[in-house]
Amino acid sequence: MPTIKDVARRAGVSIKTVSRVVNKDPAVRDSTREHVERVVAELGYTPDPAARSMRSNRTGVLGLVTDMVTTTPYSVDIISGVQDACAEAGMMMLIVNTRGDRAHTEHAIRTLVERKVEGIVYATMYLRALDELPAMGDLPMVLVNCFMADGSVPSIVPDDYAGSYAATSHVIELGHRDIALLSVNPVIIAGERRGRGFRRALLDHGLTCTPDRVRAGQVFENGREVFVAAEATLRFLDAAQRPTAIVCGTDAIAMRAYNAVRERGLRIPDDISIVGYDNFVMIAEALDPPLTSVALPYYDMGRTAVSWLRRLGHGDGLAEPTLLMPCPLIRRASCRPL
Amino acid sequence: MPTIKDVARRAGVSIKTVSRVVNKDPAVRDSTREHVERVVAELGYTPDPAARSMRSNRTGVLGLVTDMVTTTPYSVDIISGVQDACAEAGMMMLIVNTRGDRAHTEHAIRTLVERKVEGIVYATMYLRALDELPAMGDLPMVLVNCFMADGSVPSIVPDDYAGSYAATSHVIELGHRDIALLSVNPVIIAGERRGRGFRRALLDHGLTCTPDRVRAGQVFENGREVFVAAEATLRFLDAAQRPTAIVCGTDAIAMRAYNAVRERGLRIPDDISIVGYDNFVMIAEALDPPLTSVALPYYDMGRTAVSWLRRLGHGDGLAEPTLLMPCPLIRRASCRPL
DNA sequence: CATCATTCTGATAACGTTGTCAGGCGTGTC
DNA sequence: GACACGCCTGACAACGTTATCAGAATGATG
Repeated sequence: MPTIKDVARRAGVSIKTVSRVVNKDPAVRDSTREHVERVVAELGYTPDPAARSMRSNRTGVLGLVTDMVTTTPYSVDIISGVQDACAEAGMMMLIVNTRGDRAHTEHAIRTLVERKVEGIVYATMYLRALDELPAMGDLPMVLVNCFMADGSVPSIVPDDYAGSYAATSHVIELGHRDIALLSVNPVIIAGERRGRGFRRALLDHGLTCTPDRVRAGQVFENGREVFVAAEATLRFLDAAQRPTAIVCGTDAIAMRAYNAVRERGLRIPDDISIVGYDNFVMIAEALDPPLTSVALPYYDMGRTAVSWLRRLGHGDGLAEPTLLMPCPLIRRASCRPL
Repeated sequence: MPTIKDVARRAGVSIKTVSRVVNKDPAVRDSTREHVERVVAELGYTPDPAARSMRSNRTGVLGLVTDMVTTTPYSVDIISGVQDACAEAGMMMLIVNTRGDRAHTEHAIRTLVERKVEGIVYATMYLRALDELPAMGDLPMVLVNCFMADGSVPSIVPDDYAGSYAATSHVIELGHRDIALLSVNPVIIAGERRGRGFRRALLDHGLTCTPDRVRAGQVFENGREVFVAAEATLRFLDAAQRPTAIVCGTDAIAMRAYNAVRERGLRIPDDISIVGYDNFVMIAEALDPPLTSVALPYYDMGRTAVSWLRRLGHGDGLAEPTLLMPCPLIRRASCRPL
């Protein structure tokens, strides 16, 4: 590996001049710059990041802390988004998994601070509210898919309320009047927001939301999530008057609703329309008929987080302390006009 | 941030002694060591990785290069495995995504080499054979889910042949004699291996494998994968004598087979047994009935890769240049005795 | 041609660590 | 008491870069 000295010697200039050229300092005569650049290319010189960072305290590295994001297929796009944005900015990404527990998280952040990352993206698997964050000096930080209750840290989350509102409105506009909700566990914040979007859409369109039209599709039972979507769907179907459409809290729930609908010998979308949430293509496209679903903009959330971090790193402020990312409705074949 | 000098001054020793204590050099008197350690804890000193790596050329960082692993839910466990193993070894993981193209890959590896990672894990989304690898000096490297045709680089891949053999044998042992294969595109290496395992299991159990019992569940069509599993299944079902079991190349294919079976008004597993591959729990557990499937040991592959890398980094050799990881059969409810 | 401002360049000192090597200090031996 | 030996410690250089600041080269002006 050639060093800056080798380049300087070969080019017949001082190391400082080489440093200037490499760092695009304009105070170098054009002829000198070109000459040095040629030698740099010739020798294949690249500055040593360790030495550079020791002097300048800039490492060109961002940290990504996740609770379990890598262990679930859902939100893995966050990683891709962060990764791609880093690459475009000539930066790298150091990733740490915390398994959601406090000790791991503190250790992870400490390690990243020691390694002098220039900023941290903190991403969670489920949308959740954070009570407190480990100390980390004045390092810029952006939260993805989570937020501080007091709004003290910039945060990027999907607009579950609006997404659910749009999905429900879509079904209403198709002519449906009797619509059921198969909700995510409302303990989960996303579940609560999606539920709210559903209800609001109903109200805004002059429909009423009766309690018997809302059932949980999954619940927590001794620490584990269990799906009860199939049973819940059967109860919808067996009711005196059965709904003509079901809005589902997730695609996984929707998949189970499909099973139940078929068990009763009914057809989708002829007898009943179904909408999902998450746009988990692996499921949505494999279902028969393909599932209309609301997409989570995870990739863009990751990208945006990096761009925010870079802005913060330059000392610039942010227009919005927290951003609600729109969740587009992806129309497939599981809904039809009534 | 306190430096080694601060510790030395406060402890009344030289910086070298502090360095020795921090690096667990045994040539320090116990009383000195304890004293220095106390001061280190007091000041909260941690060595600067940049300075350390500049001197010693060791960074404590491993690189993970993936083609699209982060963009697919399947193999994301590789990341988790690598990550956890790194954390346990006190190392960190620098991750780069190449989108599968050559230029990105070269750039990624070059960047990692410049950053002085101590080894590289190169992981791909689909099992594939690599023709050549970008130059990277003498940096240790381990391939995951891919391999060099000439075996020149240590590699860890799932044993698709044995996995498929086991799945097929399972069905045979359940009494099935007329078994069909809904294969992954055989252009994909995993498809070829799984197909081979299927056929071998049949032969080993004294059954014959007729061409009309093998159909592709997915094909490449102008650059994109398209699923034809549903149609293929219908043709199996509509044959003069219909098979009593179907071995599927992937869970995604199996899910479409479910759809087709239901379309014909048949029941799983009563009328027909089905096995999947990938053990993609999100699908396998959501199907009705839950799908028996072969698991891919991605997490362990990631872990093993790191342990190999560390061994290589210490100059130790490897027992096996390439490792076939067993794929355990996960039994659920989609198969039953005939 | 002298002067001065302007533009460009280089010597040298950091940054925080580890490696080299010399040396201090006990202890045991003759 | 002199000496050798082993154990422990410290002064200083080195790693490859950037920052400081002085100074050289250039060009403009009187």
